[in-house]
Amino acid sequence: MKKHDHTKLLSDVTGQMPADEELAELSELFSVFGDTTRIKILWALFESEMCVCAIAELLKMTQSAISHQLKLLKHAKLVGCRREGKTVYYYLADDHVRRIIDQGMEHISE
Amino acid sequence: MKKHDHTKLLSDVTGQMPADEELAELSELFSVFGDTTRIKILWALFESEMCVCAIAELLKMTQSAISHQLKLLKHAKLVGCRREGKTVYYYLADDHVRRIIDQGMEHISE
DNA sequence: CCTATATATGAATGATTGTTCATATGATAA
DNA sequence: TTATCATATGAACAATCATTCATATATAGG
Repeated sequence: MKKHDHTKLLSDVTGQMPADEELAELSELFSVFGDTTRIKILWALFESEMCVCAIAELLKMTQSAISHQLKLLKHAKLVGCRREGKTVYYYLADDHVRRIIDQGMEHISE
Repeated sequence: MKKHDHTKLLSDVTGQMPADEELAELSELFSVFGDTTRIKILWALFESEMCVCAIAELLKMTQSAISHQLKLLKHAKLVGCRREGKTVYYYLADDHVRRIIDQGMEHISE
């Protein structure tokens, strides 16, 4: 008996797929959401902008750990920051963050 | 000079945060989207349900690798499957998958 | 029964990643 | 300047994870 064939299906699907580079960017973005610490940071920023040491205190984690994660979040353009004297305040970059997290919450609460 | 104080802010924010368990579930969900192979599989299933070997052929990866990833996707309830003789067809579980990926795409294309 | 095809799975491995620790930079006040 | 607070960063380590390989299960046909 012949092997399973799906050349027709494959050519259809291939045409619809974005470039590898774009898909890699997309999965990298979701990776940033894929960590409890970062999710907590984002959720905290829903309420208001916060300085690094406040976030560290809130999550009961070291300032260093938070700083490293904020760097990732900033690189992914999910947060922005502004300096005021010694302290640096971080805030949500835009509404996509809320919407993405909302959709995620909808999925797990079923 | 005194140390920076933010007890007021912290109590406000703490009240709004979901339970740790829920946030862990959420980050686990996004972790599943945080891999190029799995994103490609989901995107392929946008078009139509597909059997394991068709997906493997499409992504030019081994059947084993795809099968392992499908297991993760199924566990996260992002895909479902049905058996028809020897072949098993996988399909998107619901519309949240599309919406989450759409929001992600919107964010990176700016 | 035996063979072939399709899929699943456990163990091993190499790569990635989150946190810690030590330290560096930046900013303010005395 | 010196001291202190706030933040950033590089290196190291432990833990997690995606793929491969070998093998097991499942279904169909002869």
